[in-house]
Amino acid sequence: MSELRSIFRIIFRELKETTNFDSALKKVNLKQLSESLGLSQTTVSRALNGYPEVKEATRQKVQDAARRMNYAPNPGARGLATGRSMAIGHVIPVSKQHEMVNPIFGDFVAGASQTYSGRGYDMVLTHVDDGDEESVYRMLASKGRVDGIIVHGPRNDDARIPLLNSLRIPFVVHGRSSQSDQDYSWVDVNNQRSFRRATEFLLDLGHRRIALINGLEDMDFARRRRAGFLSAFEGRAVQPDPSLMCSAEMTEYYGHQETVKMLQTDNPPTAILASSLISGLGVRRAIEEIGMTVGQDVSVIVHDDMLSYLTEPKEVPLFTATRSSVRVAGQISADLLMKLVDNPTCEPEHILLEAELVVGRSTGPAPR
Amino acid sequence: MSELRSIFRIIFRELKETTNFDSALKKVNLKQLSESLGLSQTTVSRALNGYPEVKEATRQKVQDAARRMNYAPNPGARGLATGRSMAIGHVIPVSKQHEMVNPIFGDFVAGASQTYSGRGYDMVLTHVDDGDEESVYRMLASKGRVDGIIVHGPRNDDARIPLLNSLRIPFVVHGRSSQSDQDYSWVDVNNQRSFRRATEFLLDLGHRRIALINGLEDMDFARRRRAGFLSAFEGRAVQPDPSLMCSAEMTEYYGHQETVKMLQTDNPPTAILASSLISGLGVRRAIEEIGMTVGQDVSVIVHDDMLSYLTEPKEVPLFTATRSSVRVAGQISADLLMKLVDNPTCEPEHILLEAELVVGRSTGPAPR
DNA sequence: CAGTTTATCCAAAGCGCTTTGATGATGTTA
DNA sequence: TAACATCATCAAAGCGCTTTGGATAAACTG
Repeated sequence: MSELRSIFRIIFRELKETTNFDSALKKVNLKQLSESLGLSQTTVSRALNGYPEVKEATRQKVQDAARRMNYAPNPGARGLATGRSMAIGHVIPVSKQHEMVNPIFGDFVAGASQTYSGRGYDMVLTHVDDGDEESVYRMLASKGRVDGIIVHGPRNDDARIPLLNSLRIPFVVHGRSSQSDQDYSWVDVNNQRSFRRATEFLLDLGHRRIALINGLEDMDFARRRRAGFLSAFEGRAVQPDPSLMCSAEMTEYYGHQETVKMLQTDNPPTAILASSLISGLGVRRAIEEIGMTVGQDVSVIVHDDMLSYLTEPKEVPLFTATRSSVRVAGQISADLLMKLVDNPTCEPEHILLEAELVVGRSTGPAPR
Repeated sequence: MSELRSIFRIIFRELKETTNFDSALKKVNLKQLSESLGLSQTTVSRALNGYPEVKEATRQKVQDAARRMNYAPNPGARGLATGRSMAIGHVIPVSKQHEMVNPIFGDFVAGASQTYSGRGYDMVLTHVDDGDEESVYRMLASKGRVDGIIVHGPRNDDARIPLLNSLRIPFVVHGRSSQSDQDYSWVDVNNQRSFRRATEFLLDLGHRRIALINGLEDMDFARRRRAGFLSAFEGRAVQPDPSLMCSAEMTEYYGHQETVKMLQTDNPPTAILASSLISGLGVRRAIEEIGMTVGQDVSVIVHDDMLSYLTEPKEVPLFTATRSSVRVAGQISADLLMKLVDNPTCEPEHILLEAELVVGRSTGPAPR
């Protein structure tokens, strides 16, 4: 009896699979599709790709059949024929020393992805160790895998830029590489200005001992932030204290560690500028651990990339912050790259996004 | 004089570019390479792909020339000829309602990427809105774009699983989909057991009012965690309080919000279990804000995915945590998928990773 | 009605690679 | 020396698509 039932089950399952087989699995190619329609491959291809030289009625018939038979062109073959792969490469460097994955990355990519999917592009992701970058870029650029590249995490005088320029493949850098003598397209936040403004804001509140807990300064953005920080002091003719400037990985833990160090000195800072919301969380923890109050005893400003899982309430955020959505940056970078891909002769373009200075509850007048 | 110098500069630059042109830009295909060697395409292809029927001396010559002339096979063409794309698709769902990018994602992908690059595979990333999943998967599966797929963020009874099964394409799910009647390969953390253990640990410490600040429970992992949580109570014949269980997005902000709510009631929890380190940070903030001490007045356990930018010190971590590296999970998932791709007939495999319970400073005996 | 467009459709070439089935060249055996 | 493996190489077919350069029929012109 139970045997019978299990036999039924098997039959049922097979039935189901057969059904699925017809409706979903069966993969047709252009040739089969066109034969089934009694048309040539040419006509079918044109009908599907919106060319004008095919009768509207025919186009309808073709499109219906394509949907019904589950036709989807093979991207490889199409790429071969058109010379375009309809894919964009994102290459993110993974440094062996501190093997941290940039938290920025997820949101940036989500933004870019949105642009791509609207245009029918795919995203090809490659992580690459510091050393073997060249080969990876070559591989990608080898006309065929991708039509364009987005460069993540540029460092000072980054070797990838001349390389990509010489490979003649469209690319957009997210961020900038300081002293590169070559021109290239980039999308960046105005790190210098936003940190200058943030610092000025603190100076205006009467703070003089302001600390900078920066990201690692072999990254370009970190340098610029420091430059902005320093230029604010210079503008006010105030001397910054070098012992209040450090650069560490932007983790909660290091933010905490550096803050503790600084607050335990004889002459602690009254304000701290942190290069990320994450390290800012560590800064706050350290302050509170010591029994001080954020925004009262110590003011804190962070840079907020608006990572989606670190949302701040709209009305009165916890942190006063220089704010700029990295997700939007991803979208914009992708848009720019698409433009370059469509029109490879056009000149490199530079997009400088301004960060807002959003005042939250973590800043107040300097204690006296 | 300065004019002369600038002319020299221009000449020099052009020279440099010309050199680059030869060494980097010039893209050769198999035909050109083989002609320059006086060999047939067949032989060259075989030499490069390690086939035995070519003389070792010839192979050397070919390999040298390939390197020198900067030859790299066109992946599209190769894919056409071999029927394999040497690419793996990662599809991550983006829900329109709460458009949060899963922070897990960056690290998971970094782990997987490591596996791929060792095997010569690329990673094709697609973000897809909840609705149009089917078409995206079909597109990808359309033999050609990718050889296999990794499914992220499975929900309860996820429709993607029967779909992919019927498409007959190898895939691995990161996580599980509860009541799916189909078999499929997955890699998951033993969420149930780890949350059961964590809860038992708290019960052992004398806690009775234990809160669970879970992730959104349309995600499978969140359900399992709750099940583990409840089973620990059941095992000890203790009644859990439903008002102490909530499920929210796993952000710092929501962790804080929920904790504040709970601590302000008449009968607050003495311990809190948080589904992520990020929401755990919010939990801690709330506790300290109220003037209580973590690990003393309120114990906290979090689940720690070991995200690289949320590292905890090795010796005595801040948080007692159920710990399991999502990066390693990425690597393992990719390994499994590679195996399935190489051998499509093999049965679905299930890998259940155990999380360690690491004791840190955030837990202590229940206050009395 | 011949001549010329115009509207539809098609055959075949070609994108760059792998792979099958042959072809010489070389060495081995009877 | 004929017969036969063995080794190293090659020509050509084919993967699935786009696109060029017709071809055919219908419509329009004068």
